[in-house]
Amino acid sequence: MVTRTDHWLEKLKSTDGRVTDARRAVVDVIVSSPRPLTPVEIFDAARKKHLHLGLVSVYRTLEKLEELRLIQRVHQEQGCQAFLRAGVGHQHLLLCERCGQAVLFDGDDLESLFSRISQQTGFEIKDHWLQVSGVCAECK
Amino acid sequence: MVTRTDHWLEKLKSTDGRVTDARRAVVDVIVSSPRPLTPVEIFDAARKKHLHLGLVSVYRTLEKLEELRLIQRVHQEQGCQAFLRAGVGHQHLLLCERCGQAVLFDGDDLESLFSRISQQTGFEIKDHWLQVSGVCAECK
DNA sequence: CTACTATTGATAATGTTTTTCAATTATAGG
DNA sequence: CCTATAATTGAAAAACATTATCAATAGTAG
Ligand SMILES: [Mn+2]
Ligand SMILES: [Mn+2]
Ligand SMILES: [Zn+2]
Ligand SMILES: [Zn+2]
Repeated sequence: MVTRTDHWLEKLKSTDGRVTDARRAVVDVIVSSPRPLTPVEIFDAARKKHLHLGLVSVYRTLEKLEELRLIQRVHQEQGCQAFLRAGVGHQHLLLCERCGQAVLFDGDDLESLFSRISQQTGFEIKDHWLQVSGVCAECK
Repeated sequence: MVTRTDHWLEKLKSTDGRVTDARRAVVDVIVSSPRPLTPVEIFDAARKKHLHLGLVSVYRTLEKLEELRLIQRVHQEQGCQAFLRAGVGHQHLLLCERCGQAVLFDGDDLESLFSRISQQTGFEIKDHWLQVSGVCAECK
């Protein structure tokens, strides 16, 4: 059975990267987390799998994974240094305010909003960024 | 003529705060900036008005102004430590990718999107966050 | 003018991310 | 399997960003 961890490591390998214990541990932690994690959180969790992992390697792996678009940075009030697996295609993030659980959704249609803003401001709209928060079914 | 700077300083005063040269300088810089600024950028600009301003006072003033909801933190790819005057009521941000100019717009209607997401995920939607970027009329 | 207390800036402390570097290790090719 | 090569590692130091401490200063009410 090919896990998502394996898939990510393959992606790394196919871009001149190597598969190491440090990376395996970091990827494993991110892949199996239902919520965004900070570098230190990832470090603490991954150290249980790879004892003398360095925090530097977490940062370096995050950088690689972000380049490969396998993870995304999550912006929150308390700070913006948390990372989460990336969605496929065009998706946005829905976060539970209580437990932090993240869900990716798609199918937003903002075109009419954008064309109106474009007319009013003279801007040519290139990109957008939407994040929704609330309380998940379990936390309600 | 009552400037926006004066208005902000009055707000500060009315919540047990004092009007000082340091604050006047910081507020002036933010109020007259068309784009989000980082603490250090604010520091550099404000120092021209108040020579021996300390960077600490910039941080402290930012904290106060954020509490009073006169400014908002702006999240961007390159980092999330930039601040901008806050909008009135429910508004969202439109940023120019070239010059950084910020425009606040309102009148987004995301209710139907939210009710659909809510049904699909079981979440109770509480809040959302939308930011749009593009190229402004001058930069086109 | 005075008393009171919020605010200041210098300094130190803390926290986060990046750089440097020599040692180690994954991997391709023989 | 062995070897050469270059990517990766972790320790340590450096760089950067933010926050806490504290004695001196200055805004404000009265
Ligand atoms: Mn979208
Ligand atoms: Mn809205
Ligand atoms: Zn929850
Ligand atoms: Zn522009």
